[in-house]
Amino acid sequence: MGIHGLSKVIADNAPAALKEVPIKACFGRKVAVDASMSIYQFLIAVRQQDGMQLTNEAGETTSHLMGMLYRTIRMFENGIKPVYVFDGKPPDMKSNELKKRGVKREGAEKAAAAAEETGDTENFDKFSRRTVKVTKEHNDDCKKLLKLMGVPYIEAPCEAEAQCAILAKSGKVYAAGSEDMDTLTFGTPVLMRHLTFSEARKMPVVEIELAKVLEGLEMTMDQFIDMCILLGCDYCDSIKGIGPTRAVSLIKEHKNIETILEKLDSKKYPAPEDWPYQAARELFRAPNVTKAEELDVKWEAPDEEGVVAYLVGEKGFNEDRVRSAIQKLIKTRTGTTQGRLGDYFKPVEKPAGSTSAAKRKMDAKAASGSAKKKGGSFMKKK
DNA sequence: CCTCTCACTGGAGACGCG
DNA sequence: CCGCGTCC
DNA sequence: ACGTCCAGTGAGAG
Repeated sequence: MGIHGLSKVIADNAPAALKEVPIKACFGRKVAVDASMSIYQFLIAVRQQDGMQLTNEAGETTSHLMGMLYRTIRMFENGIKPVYVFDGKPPDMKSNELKKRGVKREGAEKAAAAAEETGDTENFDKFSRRTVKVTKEHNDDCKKLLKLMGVPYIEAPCEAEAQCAILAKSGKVYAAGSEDMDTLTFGTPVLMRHLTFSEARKMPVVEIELAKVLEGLEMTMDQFIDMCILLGCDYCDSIKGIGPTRAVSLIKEHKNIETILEKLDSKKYPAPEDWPYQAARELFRAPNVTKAEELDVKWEAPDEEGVVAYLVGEKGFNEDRVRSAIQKLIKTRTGTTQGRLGDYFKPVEKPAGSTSAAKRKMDAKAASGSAKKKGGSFMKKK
């Protein structure tokens, strides 16, 4: 669930931290991506008309492999080298949150089963998407595919987002590529959003720079973490009646949650009972991660025959499609390491030249520029 | 009237053809 | 440049 | 053996 409302807080209070980056300027960048989150999205989205996932003849789901294969290749075509990070064991503090989600999913499972029985495809589709769960098999399938593709992956001991942040902090990758704002709370210096579908949807990549977030909010990192806890994180409740506006001003005035609890009118804004905000804070400050020095992150040549044997032989993919996909990977991969290594740390944003690609980018940018900037409204979710 | 919170909802991938 | 069906 | 996250809506409190 990330940090509740953080993206709006940043947009309102630290706009300078946000930068729209043409996808071209991302060429050569290495990025850490939360694998489980990607798989989850594929399992939800990659379906056929009847709401069923794609499967091979044996009935094994293939939606996640399809998504992983093509999205990864698309990133490579743009010169972006992903390293996938898999979740480990969730922290104990998350168990309350997880229990809530489990109960919800059970309800959805029942509703989906009922809809299936009565032949209500619309409702079956709707509810079955809410029953999606990434299993060990899904993860293992994707690890096998990535290995064959020559794309590195890491198994995090705990939260993938925290591991992504460490990789970026250490310089092993340029940024964490995620939609999940708590990657910033875990301390990634740069967060890249809308990375995966920027080309397909003409949505610009947005970079969020942590240093500028802190500058704009006039907070230290510790104050920022406390603010995130007040906004609402996965690890503990927040104070009822304190939303984005009050969270920002309370931290600015009192600097930390301890002082806020002293000064705040506890009749009006009672803190949750047995509120483990200090433990949550500790999870953000010092998360359980593997040290970056111990990790080996290398992109290798894809094993075309291996990929074909797996996807075509075992999973029923179309051979021509798989081979041409791998060819794209091989072509862009060698192109990347040969020519472009030089400009890989310069994020320069420039007006762009005269290529058709550049022109398309500018059009997309202009369109999105007029459609957005609408900062007044209030948005809420659950 | 304005500001804010909360609850509920829907939609979400990538490709290629016409 | 789209809308929409197909991928497995 | 878990797991989203945004954006739009409306109701209600202060």
